[in-house]
Amino acid sequence: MATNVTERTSARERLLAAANQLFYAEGVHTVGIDRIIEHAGVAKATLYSAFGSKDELIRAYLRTRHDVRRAIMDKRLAAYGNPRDRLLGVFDVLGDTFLEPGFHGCAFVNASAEANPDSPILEVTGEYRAWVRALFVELARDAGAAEPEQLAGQLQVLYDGAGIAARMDKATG
Amino acid sequence: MATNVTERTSARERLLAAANQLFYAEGVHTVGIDRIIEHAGVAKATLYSAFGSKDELIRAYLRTRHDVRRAIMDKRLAAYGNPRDRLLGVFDVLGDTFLEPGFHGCAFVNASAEANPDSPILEVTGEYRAWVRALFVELARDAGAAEPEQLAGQLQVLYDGAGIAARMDKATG
DNA sequence: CCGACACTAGACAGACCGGTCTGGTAATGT
DNA sequence: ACATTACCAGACCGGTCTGTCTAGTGTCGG
Repeated sequence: MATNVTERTSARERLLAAANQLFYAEGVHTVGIDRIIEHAGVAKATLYSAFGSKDELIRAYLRTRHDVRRAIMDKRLAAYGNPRDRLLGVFDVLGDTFLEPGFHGCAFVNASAEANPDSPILEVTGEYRAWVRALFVELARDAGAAEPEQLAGQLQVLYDGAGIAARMDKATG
Repeated sequence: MATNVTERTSARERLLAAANQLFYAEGVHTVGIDRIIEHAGVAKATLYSAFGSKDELIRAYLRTRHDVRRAIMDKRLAAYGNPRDRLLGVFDVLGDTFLEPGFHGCAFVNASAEANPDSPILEVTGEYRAWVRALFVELARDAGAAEPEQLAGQLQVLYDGAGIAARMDKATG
């Protein structure tokens, strides 16, 4: 098939892009399906054949965001020369994301605040948190911390708190 | 009128109690008006004559919660003997609230995550954050901190981060 | 007794929700 | 030439949302 070098973005990708934009900016509960498909220029049936339900679209949106953040973090951290700088560098990366235009807090904190206690969305937010935690543990261990698990927990508190402050106080922290 | 010593709770109070319970546990956006009035045992018209709109009910719910937290904090902090213990005591009080049954994170963080960017709800959540900030500044100053404003900002990051971790990780931090 | 008031019960309106379904179009592989 | 696939446009469904309105009840002070 003569797929161009730059293949036209598929409906699925456009849907994910629209979800990433609207869900993140206004909340997964506030934004309706109609807004998403209108923004993506996609038929409603296409959305439901691709994702099955709104909840699954939300999960896919969060997973995509998770993947992007992980890729950015890995790439940026690789530039640091020693383990200690790499550990502290997490907060450099975090601080830079606060400065991005349209920053609206941690997507996973926001989504979990909107979700019902038994929502399948919490599974994805939990995976993100587990990744952050594991990242801190690994970096703390590499940096020679006496108790990496404990330090990781403390760093995650700083990580979360900085995100909340950045969203609610609009300060750079 | 022979109001008993224990006056029967007014419709307004029952509505606020129901709002406090349902909004906090499940989110202000998820819980509908019908659930509130059913739980309060109150007619819908009474709610709208007392509060005017759902947004105003949400604001009243948050203001009530703010008042309660402020009262608890003031009372508990008064028990500490010196300024430094009083400053650190904020986190003792915070930690105790995490252990209360039905704890579901900071109501103001949650509500602001659900709100539209121009929602009148953000006004009330902002007032709460300003109070927390002012409390930390005052206590830091009394404790003789070199830069009370800066320290207060750092302590608020810990305050927020601990709340997020307590909700999302169900850990006592 | 009477008017004012606070309240209850519930129908109702109008908008919007997530989700399904039909019908049509264009490109594909065989 | 044909079937398949992927997609779009939009009507449609049942349900839920906030908010209004009507009608009736009980309780109070004067």
